[in-house]
Amino acid sequence: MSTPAALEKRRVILDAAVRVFASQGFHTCRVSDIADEAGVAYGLVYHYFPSKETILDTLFLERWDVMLAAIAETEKTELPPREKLRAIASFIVDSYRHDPDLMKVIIVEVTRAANTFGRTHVDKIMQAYEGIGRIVEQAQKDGSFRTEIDATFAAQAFYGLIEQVLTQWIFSGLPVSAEEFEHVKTEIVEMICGGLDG
Amino acid sequence: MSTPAALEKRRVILDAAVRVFASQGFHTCRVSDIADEAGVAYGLVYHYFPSKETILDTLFLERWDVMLAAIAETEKTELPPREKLRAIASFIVDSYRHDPDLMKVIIVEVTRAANTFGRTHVDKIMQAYEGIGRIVEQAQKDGSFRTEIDATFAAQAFYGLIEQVLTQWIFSGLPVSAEEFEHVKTEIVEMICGGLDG
DNA sequence: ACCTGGACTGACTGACCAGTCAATCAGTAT
DNA sequence: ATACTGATTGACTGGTCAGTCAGTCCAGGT
Repeated sequence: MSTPAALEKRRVILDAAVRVFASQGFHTCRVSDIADEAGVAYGLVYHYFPSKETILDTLFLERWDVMLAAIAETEKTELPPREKLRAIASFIVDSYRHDPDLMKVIIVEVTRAANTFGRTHVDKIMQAYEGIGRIVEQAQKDGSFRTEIDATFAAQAFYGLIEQVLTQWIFSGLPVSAEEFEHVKTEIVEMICGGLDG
Repeated sequence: MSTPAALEKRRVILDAAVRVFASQGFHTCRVSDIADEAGVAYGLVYHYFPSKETILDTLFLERWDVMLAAIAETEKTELPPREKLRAIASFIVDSYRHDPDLMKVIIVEVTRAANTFGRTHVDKIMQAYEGIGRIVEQAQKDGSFRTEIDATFAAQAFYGLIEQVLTQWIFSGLPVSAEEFEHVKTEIVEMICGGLDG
């Protein structure tokens, strides 16, 4: 369990699971599909993980903790509010850019299952909202943002828009160009901060 | 199949399915749960529906068609753009208000899971975006909305925000007050049209 | 009275699959 | 060499569940 070689096998299984979950879905795939994809015996999966669900949990928590750290990091900076939001939007968009399969699994499989699975996930998801909400709240205090809109609500709008964009990409199945990634980051911030009014 | 009594039984099964899907999830529940909830023999479910999935499809299509009609109706009116968006937001929020279980099923099991199912659903979902997009586009043409933001993108933001709000309610499991329903409608429009800038 | 066809029943089947476990293998310490 | 430890294997088990089907019930027609 603790030798480098063993940890590497664990990773191989996790990476294979990402590919399998992304292409077949968590409920539809078999554990043997993961083992096959990883080039590993069926039983070895259970040597490293107590259950199929734990594999999904692990993938989600691993990635989400990185995101929470990125949000916390952004909160600490002295950037203007708009730039803070841009940094977070960038991080999430780039996460998709770097590993679309993993983001697909997290968005499609965890969000959907969040009501059935343990409350841990809902809490984690909430923590992201709260971080964004605090950024908006502070911007309202220093006068950068108007106070008519509830900060928590704004955080929902911001995160909801990003998730919607990723969902769109996921379901379209089309590759996204480098320019489009960058353009969307700008559009997200412009939409949330500037609104539609002419 | 065509007598009034028979159609009513079909409805009883559909309504029971909404409750069961909402509380247990589509993948987790058994067909026997639906039959029990409907107070009907197991086999009768298969008399009216060829498969478990068809029941979910039926529920989704029934409701989504009503929503598409509502969007089309709004498009035709002479209301100012802001009011058109408000009408659509109202319709969706009120759909949740009237039958939260059904909206939960549609959002959690279909909208957010559209990749695993047939392409029909993706098309239907897109049609909603397109309708909203056309409203934004026209508002940009007559100068009510600025043209810096892509209309399709704005439609995504608008729909994404609404879905996010409903998702929040769904996962919280808490009842929502009449005031809150109304307040949210205003906040949605204010957020999308006015933005956060002070 | 009998016939017909749709509504309705629920026991049963066949397939599927998560998770187990007894056995084998490979590295390393003694 | 020997013994120990953890990695690795894959056949097997037990349970679950979607969908089937052989048959009953009933209403309305003849």
